[in-house]
Order: sequence, then C-alpha cells, then structure tokens
Amino acid sequence: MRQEPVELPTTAYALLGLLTFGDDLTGYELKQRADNTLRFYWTSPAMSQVYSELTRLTGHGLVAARDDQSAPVRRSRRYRITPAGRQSLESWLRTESNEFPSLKHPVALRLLLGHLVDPARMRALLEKYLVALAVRRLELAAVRTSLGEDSDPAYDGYRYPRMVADWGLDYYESERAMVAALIDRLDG
Amino acid sequence: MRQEPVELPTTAYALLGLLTFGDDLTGYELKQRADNTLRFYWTSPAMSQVYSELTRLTGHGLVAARDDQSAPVRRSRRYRITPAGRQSLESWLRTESNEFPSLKHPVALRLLLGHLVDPARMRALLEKYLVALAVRRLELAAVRTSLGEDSDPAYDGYRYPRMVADWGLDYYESERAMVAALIDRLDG
DNA sequence: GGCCTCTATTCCTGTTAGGAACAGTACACT
DNA sequence: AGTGTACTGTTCCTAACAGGAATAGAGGCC
Repeated sequence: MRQEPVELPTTAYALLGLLTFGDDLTGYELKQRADNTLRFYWTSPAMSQVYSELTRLTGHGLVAARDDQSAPVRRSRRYRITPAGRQSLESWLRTESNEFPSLKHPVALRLLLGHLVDPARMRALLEKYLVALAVRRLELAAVRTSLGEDSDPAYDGYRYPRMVADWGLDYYESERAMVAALIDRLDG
Repeated sequence: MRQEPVELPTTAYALLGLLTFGDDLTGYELKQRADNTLRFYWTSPAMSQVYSELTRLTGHGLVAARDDQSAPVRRSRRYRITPAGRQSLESWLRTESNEFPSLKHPVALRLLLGHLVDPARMRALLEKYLVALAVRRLELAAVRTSLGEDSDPAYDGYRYPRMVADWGLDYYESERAMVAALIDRLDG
C-alpha cells in the first residue's frame, strides 16, 4: 500500500508550511499567521479557504486535529502537521517548478488606461498608492523586527523568513522609488 | 430610466480597457492582446473568462458584437466598446480605490520554507528564477519597443502603456538585483 | 446588565484559473 | 491530391479562490 503523492494546490502547501514552525494552531490562528507572514508574498487565503484546506489536509492525513481540551464547551480544533504531512511538504519543495510570480497590480492597470482620464487624477492615484505602500512597508518592518537577527542564535529557526522579509522590504523600497519617478514623468 | 452603474470585477474593466485602443477584436484576439500587455501587471484572464466576460459585457450593453462578414461560414464575432462602455470605464477609472497589488510569489514562498530543504537546492531554485526573470524581461522589452518613444508623435496614444512597460522593466531589473543578493546571502 | 471586541467555525455566492473538447482555416510537405 | 500540423475561434466543465454573512461563546468595559 504505497502512499500516492497527492497533488495539492500551492495554497495547501503554504498552509502546511506555516504549521512547521513548531506549534499547533486552530484555523483562526493559522489565518492570523498567514496574515502576518504569507500576506506579503502570497495572498493570504480567505478564512473559508483555510478551514476547507484544513479539512482536506486532514482527509489526506497530512495534518491531524485534536479537540482543544482547554475550552471544553466551545467547539474548537487544534491542528498539527503529521509526519506524512512533513514528508509531503518536503517532497513538494524538492520538486522542480517553473512557477513564475503572478501579480495583480490595479495601479498599473489604471495607469495603462491613463489616456481616458485627467492627468491630475492619475497623479493623485499614484500619490495615494505611495501612501499605501509606506503603510504596507511599516507593517512588514514590524514583522521583520519580530524575526530577530542572524547573529542571535535564539532566532536561528527564522533565518529564511528573515531573508524573505528583507526581500519584501527591498521590494517596497524599489517600488516607492519607481512610483516617485512615474509621478515626475507625469508632471514633466 | 437611469443607467445603473453596474459593479463589475476588475478583470471586466481591464478587458474593456483593451478595447479602447481603436480597434474591434474577437475573443481570441482580445486574449492575445491581454497576453501581450496585461500579462505583466495583471494576470492574463483565461480564454474561458475572456468569453464569459464578453458575454456579460454584451448583456450590459458595454460592448457590442457583430458577426464577422469576412468569414461567413465560420461563427466568429468581433467586439467593440460602446459609448456606454466607454462611459462606464471612465467612471470606474475616476472612482477612488484602495486596491493594493496582490502578489503570488511561489519563489518567496519556497524560500520561506528553506529550513526544510538542502541549501544547495534553495540556491538552485533562485538561480532558475533568475533565468526565468531574464526571459520575462526580454519579452517585456520586445513589447516596450513596439510602443515607440515619447518623442515620436505617431505613437502618442501609447504614452501610458509606455510608462507602465518601463515600470515593469525597472521592476524586473530590481527583482534581479534582489535575487542575486539573496543568493550571495545563502552562500555566505 | 448591555455593549463591544475577539475567538472560532460554517455556509453561500461569485470570480478566477486551467484545460479539454470541438471545429474550421491556412499552409507546407510529399 | 492527400496528409499533417499549426493557428484561429468558441464552448463547456471543474476546481480553486475571495469575500462576506451568519452563528455563537468568551472576555472585558462602562
């Protein structure tokens, strides 16, 4: 009775991955972790999807649920990754992939259609985006801070999350610079 | 009988926008145009979605179809944006939006889980991404070339598409630099 | 006690992605 | 003249994904 590799969508592996940091989470907590980490590189799945993925992963034996005893009245399940789940995730990580990042950039889309509106409005749109970008950058900076530093052995498990967070921060900075240049170009 | 503003998904407006460059397209051609332009900033909609959006837009009177006479035997429809469609699109462009770009970055996701695999494999993943990035950049560069230059009055209608394409090229370049730095960091 | 926020889960609807299926056209090769 | 293959064009089906409403207990505040 051989274990079939079971193809899953990327989001399933992403959630599985969030369960490899040493703790068991409820669906609600898993969604929070996704909002804190995943959100910056992979759209954080909807609540409904977190729960349906957990159900599916449970069905495949990749995560296991236990009823939370600390809240006996309340129906609440806490999920942990199983050895089979870890194996499946590692095998997914080892497989070659040609996946390329996919972007939905509403600001770029609107700019593409700039010939249909007043230039002043286009400028305002970009200015507003700059503000949103700064906010987002601050949010990620807070996450980055919580991940510690390479020099601190206590945070050794977060080496890769740190790299990704730094990548994200650089991205936001370069995006800021590019948008600022676009505003100048609109004016000129 | 007042025209209701009819809320549509962003993809519908994106497709509508691709019909504002002065020509009528079949669903197939519209998909091609999306692959040439939209793809770099907004995931190019699936064939099936292009057709279903065209059906819906027709229902709302925002585009109009005519049977292609040049191919009488073949069932083939050619779509053009209607005045109502143009108005709806312009009104959408004028409305404030808080939409933020959403990214699905499989490479960042895999890097986040780097603690589960061999560092050499992680490095290989990033190298491979660098190559894919270079290919994509070349594709966009070809599109950019076809959009002409600001100094040439013949290409005046493409001013905004040019800005977006240049933005994209800068993005690919900065992404390349960031990934190269990540590879160094992995090695160090 | 009333109110509000947070935790926790489920359900429903609409949007989006992806590919298979189908069919006609154009052109090159043999 | 036939054959194959690539391209144009459209439709259908399924699964993935997003978003929000509904439900409900828990804890704190005033």
